[in-house]
Amino acid sequence: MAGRKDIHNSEMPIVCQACEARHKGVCGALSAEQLVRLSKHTTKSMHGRDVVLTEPVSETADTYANILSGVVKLTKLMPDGRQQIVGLQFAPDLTGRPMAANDDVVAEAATNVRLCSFPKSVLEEMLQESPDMALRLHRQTLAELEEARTWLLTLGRKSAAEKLASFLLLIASHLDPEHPDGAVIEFELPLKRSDIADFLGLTTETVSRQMTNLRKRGLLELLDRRIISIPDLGALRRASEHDPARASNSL
Amino acid sequence: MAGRKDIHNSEMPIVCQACEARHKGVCGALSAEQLVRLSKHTTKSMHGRDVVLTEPVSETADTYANILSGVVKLTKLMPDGRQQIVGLQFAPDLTGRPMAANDDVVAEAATNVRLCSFPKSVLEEMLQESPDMALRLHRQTLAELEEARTWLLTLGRKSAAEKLASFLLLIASHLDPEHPDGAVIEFELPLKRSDIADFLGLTTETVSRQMTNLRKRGLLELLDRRIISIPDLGALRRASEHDPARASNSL
DNA sequence: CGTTTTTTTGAGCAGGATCAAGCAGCGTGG
DNA sequence: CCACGCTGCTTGATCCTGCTCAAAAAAACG
Repeated sequence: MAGRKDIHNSEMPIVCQACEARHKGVCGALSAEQLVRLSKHTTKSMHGRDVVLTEPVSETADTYANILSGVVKLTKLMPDGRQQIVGLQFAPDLTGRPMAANDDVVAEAATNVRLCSFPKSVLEEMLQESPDMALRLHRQTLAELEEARTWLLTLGRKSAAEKLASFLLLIASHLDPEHPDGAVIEFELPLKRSDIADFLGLTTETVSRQMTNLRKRGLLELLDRRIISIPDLGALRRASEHDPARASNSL
Repeated sequence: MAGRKDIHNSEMPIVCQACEARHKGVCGALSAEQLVRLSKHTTKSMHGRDVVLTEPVSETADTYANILSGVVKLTKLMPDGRQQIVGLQFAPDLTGRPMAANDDVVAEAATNVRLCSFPKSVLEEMLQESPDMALRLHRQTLAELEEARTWLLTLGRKSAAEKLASFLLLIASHLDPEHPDGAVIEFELPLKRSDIADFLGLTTETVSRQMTNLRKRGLLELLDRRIISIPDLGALRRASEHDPARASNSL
């Protein structure tokens, strides 16, 4: 039994055995042989909060990376210092944009982040071989596009309170995708207030005020500054697209 | 000579011969044989302003389509009627999102639009055969993602005047991609004021006011309500990321 | 503990929304 | 041909949400 197991395991690189990216991530499309080949060039790494993971344009670091744990924020910034977070990435997303032309976006660790990185060239080679992997990549890109567009609606048309509610729903849905609307959900915010502000197109002051606003309306509880509990996801969802202030005739 | 030409043309479907999508669009990846096969199921159509081209989710219309001319707007809307344009598509973009899961976006003709449509199944079959076509599609998706993220910065962090300047730049760059910064550029706006407002997260009144604002600052001229002339694209670009009101120390 | 960073709270201001007219272009029908 | 209604655009007056500026409280860190 042990023997058989050894043989089985020998087909799969040790580094990949417990990796989430092998199931839901892009690596899931690879054969055992391909995984071995890829793993030869693989390095795992850990990065602290606010570490820059990829520079814009230049792409000096010639690597892609799977996110093993933690949250990565993608930010754009203007010459005068204003900045906007344009996307968040969670495990097991792939960071580094294969085939992207010029994405002037900076990727930073929002929390502590563990990465599994490998050279561009190796991954691109595998993409040639495996249409399935290319498809997974395309799907991730489409999912990111869909999220970005949802966020356009949020930034363009929602009030501050609705924005914050939308943000909390986004985080909750990523940290616990299958969570039922009914049950209480509790989690740690992966972003600090100023990051949330940069994500919502607000100031930290407004984020703080709206946080107490939602708390007073009974939509959430603050156990710690960072740890929140949401008693009713459905109610929060309603709050994310309905502003009591401008509550007109819409039922 | 005529004979030779006939043979040559017979390799390529007549409907495709003058089509822009064959060069810059996804069809450019197809062989003559594939073009013939695709063209068998192809129908060209014309749609007037504000016609809905695709319903959300349902995707009842089981077709994709290349845009031959005109501008298509992609809008999201909220239960209470607020709406946001989350993307614009120009020739020779492909509309209909192959492989997209659930994109609750409505595609409407912003101007008169000419389409070249074909059944989903045929295109998806071709995608299997032609990795090059799949790659082109992926690149279009990445380009749309990049645009969406640029727009997140615009919606989240720019003033009304900067937003309008950004919009005009976007239109100009799509209608005349290679236009030099120095030369005067003149074009017809493909969107009416209320559409521009929905694209910028503003009201029509504010769009109108900012239009006169930019005009008074000499950044544009209004020949007709719809036809504008921009004397200096560079100046407009500067105005798109620098607000004179909050002009601080940033040189 | 002192120092720095993060978060909250308060007072006043302003950019853009809202509400309300007025105007210009345009197709329709008398 | 012009009165009429319709839609799209502009302009004005007023209001309110979220920003700015300022300061203090609460954590985080060495």
